[in-house]
Amino acid sequence: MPTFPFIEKERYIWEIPRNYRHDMRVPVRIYATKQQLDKMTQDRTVMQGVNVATLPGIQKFSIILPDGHQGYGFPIGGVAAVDGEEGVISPGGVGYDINCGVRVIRTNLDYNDVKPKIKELADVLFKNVPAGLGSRRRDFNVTRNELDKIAIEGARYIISKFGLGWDEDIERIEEYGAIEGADPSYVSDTAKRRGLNQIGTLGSGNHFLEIQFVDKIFNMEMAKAMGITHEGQVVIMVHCGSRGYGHQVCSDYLKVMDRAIRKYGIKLPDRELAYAPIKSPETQQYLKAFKSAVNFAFANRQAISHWVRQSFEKVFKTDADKLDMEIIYDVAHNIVKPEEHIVNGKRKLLYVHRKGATRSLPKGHPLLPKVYKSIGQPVLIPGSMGTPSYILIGHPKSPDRSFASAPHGSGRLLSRSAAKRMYRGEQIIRELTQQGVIVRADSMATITEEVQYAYKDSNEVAMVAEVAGLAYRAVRMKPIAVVKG
DNA sequence: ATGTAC
Repeated sequence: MPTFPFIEKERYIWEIPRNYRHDMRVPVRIYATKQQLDKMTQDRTVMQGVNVATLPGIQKFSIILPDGHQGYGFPIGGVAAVDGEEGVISPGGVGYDINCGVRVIRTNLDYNDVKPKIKELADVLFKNVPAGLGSRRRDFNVTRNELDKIAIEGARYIISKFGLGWDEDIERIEEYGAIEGADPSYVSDTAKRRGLNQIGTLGSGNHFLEIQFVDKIFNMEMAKAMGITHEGQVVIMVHCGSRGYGHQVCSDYLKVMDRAIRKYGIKLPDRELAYAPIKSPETQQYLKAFKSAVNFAFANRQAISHWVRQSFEKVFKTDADKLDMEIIYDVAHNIVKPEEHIVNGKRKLLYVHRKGATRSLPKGHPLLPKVYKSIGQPVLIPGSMGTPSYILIGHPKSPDRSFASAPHGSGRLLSRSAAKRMYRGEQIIRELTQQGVIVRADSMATITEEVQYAYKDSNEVAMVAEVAGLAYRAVRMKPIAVVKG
């Protein structure tokens, strides 16, 4: 393993200077405890951060967040902002699961209301929201035309055309449920075919649907702004992305980028880091297809929310609005988008890659919806499989420290294959049941791959985010029931 | 992450 010349700038803030390697354009900055940092040096995470620092047009530093681990080309838990004119876009800087993200829906139910019905609720949710690799909906397929509308109008179309949700949901979704500039004519037929019956499905891997209760409130003012009033309050967390549609878009355009690097004679430190200039036709086409997948994912989480509300209505024999089932927020974890940031005292248009990272806007930011203007943006961090999840709130220092970004999860500790070797699914489910967590899963293999011990401690990740000035801890939740793919 | 693969 290479050793890196880390400089400790402040508590939990480390830098590798730009002169570490001749091709770096900016330093690498890592927000982590010493222990988290050591782990990142033991695989390719830090080296991938160094590679990202070579991207043409990259601004300030290549960032790795405390949940950082190695990914395709870029680290997961990585942020890279590039100049909006002279920069480059890399599909690897977003990842295969375009707009993988998280949504939290609140309820006015208490732990004690839900506990007696938890098995029924888990069964109904497992039935109403298809989970697993290749999962499809039988009761809800869209036409090609509708799919293209979904690509352009995202969650808004799911509500306006199919009535799957409430009008006020839109305000509580990043990009108001649809990013501008999508053009599905740049999405392949294969991607579309794969997407036709996957709206409203959960998928596999680390994706999940959980019933959680609020286990700790760190900041009551922030909690109240989100409609969280007391410990024990029940919320629902949905973690999923753009399914086969987005996956196909990524693989299609990785091939396009491979050709582009030859065409433009680009030298890469790692082939997986393939990119093309923002102004190139290749990038412009990728962005139009990518945005279609972003909107597909917003639509997917919107549709799932509808079937979640319907499941609660069935079990509690009450309307979802009487249960106060409002969305708290919906955030993207894998995305690249234009944003204005201050660099060297000047306001600049940048494209910010967030790969396994959450936007983290501080209070007063113009992009915030009215409900969160005075508090800051909710940053949703999933735990899963028995471990706590968090809601953080954007910190005033985050624009300067991380282009307004915060962690997205706990970060892997063990590879999928290592976890499979070390654990057995039945044993994991038994342990969780003993802890009071009900599990409904499509596949035992996924349970072992996603075992809680395969992930870093989310408490440490959230703590670092707060101390390093990325996001404040507001609320912590623990699961009561987990639906897995 | 994903119909585990040019």
